[in-house]
Amino acid sequence: MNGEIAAMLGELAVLYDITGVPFKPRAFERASEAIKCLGLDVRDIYEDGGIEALERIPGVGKGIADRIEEYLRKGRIAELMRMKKALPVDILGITAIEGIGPKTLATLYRSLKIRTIAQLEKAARAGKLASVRGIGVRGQERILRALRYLQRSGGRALPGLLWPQIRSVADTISSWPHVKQVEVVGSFRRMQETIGDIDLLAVSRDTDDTLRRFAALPQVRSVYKHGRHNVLVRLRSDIDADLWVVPEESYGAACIAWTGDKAHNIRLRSIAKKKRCLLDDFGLFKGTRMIAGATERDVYRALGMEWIPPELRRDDGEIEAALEHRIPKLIGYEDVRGDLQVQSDWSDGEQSILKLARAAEAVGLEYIAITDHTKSLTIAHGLDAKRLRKQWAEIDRVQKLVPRVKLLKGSECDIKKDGSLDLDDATLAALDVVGISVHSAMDLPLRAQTERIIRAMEHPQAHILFHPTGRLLGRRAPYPVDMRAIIAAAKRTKTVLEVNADPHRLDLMGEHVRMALEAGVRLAINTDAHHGDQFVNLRWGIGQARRGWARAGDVVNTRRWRDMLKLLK
DNA sequence: GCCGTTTTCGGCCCGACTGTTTTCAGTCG
Repeated sequence: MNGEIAAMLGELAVLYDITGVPFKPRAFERASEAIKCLGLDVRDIYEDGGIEALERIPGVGKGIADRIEEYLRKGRIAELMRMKKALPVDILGITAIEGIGPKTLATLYRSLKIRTIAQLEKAARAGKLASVRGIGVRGQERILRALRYLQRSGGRALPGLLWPQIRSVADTISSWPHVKQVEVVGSFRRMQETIGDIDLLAVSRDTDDTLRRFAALPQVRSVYKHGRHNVLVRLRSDIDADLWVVPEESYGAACIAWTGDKAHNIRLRSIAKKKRCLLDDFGLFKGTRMIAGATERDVYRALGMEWIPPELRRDDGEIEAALEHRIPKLIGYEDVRGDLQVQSDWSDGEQSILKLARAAEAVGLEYIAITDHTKSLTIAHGLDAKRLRKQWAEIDRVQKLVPRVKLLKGSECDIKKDGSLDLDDATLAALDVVGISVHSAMDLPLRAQTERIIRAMEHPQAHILFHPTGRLLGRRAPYPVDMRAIIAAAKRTKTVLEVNADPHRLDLMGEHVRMALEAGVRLAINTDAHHGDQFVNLRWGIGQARRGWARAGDVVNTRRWRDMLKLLK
């Protein structure tokens, strides 16, 4: 429901933009973003609290609340239908193409009757866009390039998969002469689930030299733009990378500007303006005098705020918290001591328990739980109680060989369609760590799916709900489930909720993490590793938890293993 | 249309880049 409503408000924003009316587009855009990121379902909010409750959503006032109510009651918004009649096109699809905004969208329809991405592509291939005012031959090429990119990658990449490459580029830049500092900024620094491009920022004593070297990197396939301060390239891995070189005294202000997000920057710049200052990419200025800019901390301090971790920057309460100096100390990237979801080659993992234990030791983990799948998941060669008991003997054997990593006996126990668990109670009771998860019947209706999962959580031996929504980024949507009810059940049954650190999952999502913590529910951050190389993925789960304002104390596996076990029911 | 350390009217971030622009409109982050 939230997705539909956010989409319609987004369409209205574009349509108002075309009419040229000031400020209204931005208001609809803001409301659309707010609803997209909302942890609760708009329909529930409306049914619980009526139109007044809708107006309490940030960015939603009387006008937009009325439109949401209209949609919830009648299934449509008359104003949107009317406006779309005049411009019956795939508004969000076409404006998602890099370089095409509201005005161009309207021009394309009026001059060439282009309604869909497919029609746009056809026209571009036929060379018809070149004659459209404001596009031209080069614009046509740019659009074709953007279309190819969208089709190949869905437009977004997973930061966890790009990390080795991003790090190698950043390390290379920092090794060059003249370069004093390098930072990966943009959505990557904010630990967003997906990123559209890679933004890099550097300080160099020789800008030209640094930019030339960047353009000549072996990872670079083509150079789009070589300007005086930046170079924009397409990497061989099919993602754009943009390097900006800024003066040292502007580094902090540039970091803030390029890290974003947009809404966060807008708030900061308004706050600066209220202090009769100007904040831009180069510094905070009073008249012509720069009063801050070299570091992020300087800029935030000059605005009367404490420094804000990048993961929180989205204008979702962090600015108010920073003004009142009550930003919590978030869980650190080194704070997780153990991993509570690891699959071995006893089910669908790729490595033996011994190899996993050695890999865990190598990355400094204090403990891991071996949590192979159970028998219902035949495709993964899941374990029954008999094989599980054999596995315990193997775990005991390996424990003697790798004494520095505590090996816990666990299971990723299937939740069956009726909410019962895939192992008998006696076996479950003998395990150290029982994770439960859904791998079948993912298309149950919302109510049935929610009840099924809650029934499983009520089992006295069900310690952790693994990957609670089942989504796979870019491949599978979350199954329909009432997260508010799941979170309430987690509190009631003392079930821990997992933040799965697999770059494809990142499940719970940030907003659900925040809801869970507000409800007093504990988290576990696990890699779901099927290979020892994947323990490093903890970083992505920790980033996700930080986006939900998690502190170390909220996460059970920041404890030593004995203390951690005491927190499981 | 939204919102309040300029609080119920009067503001709303800001600069860079691009194209065909001879002074500006559109897009982006």
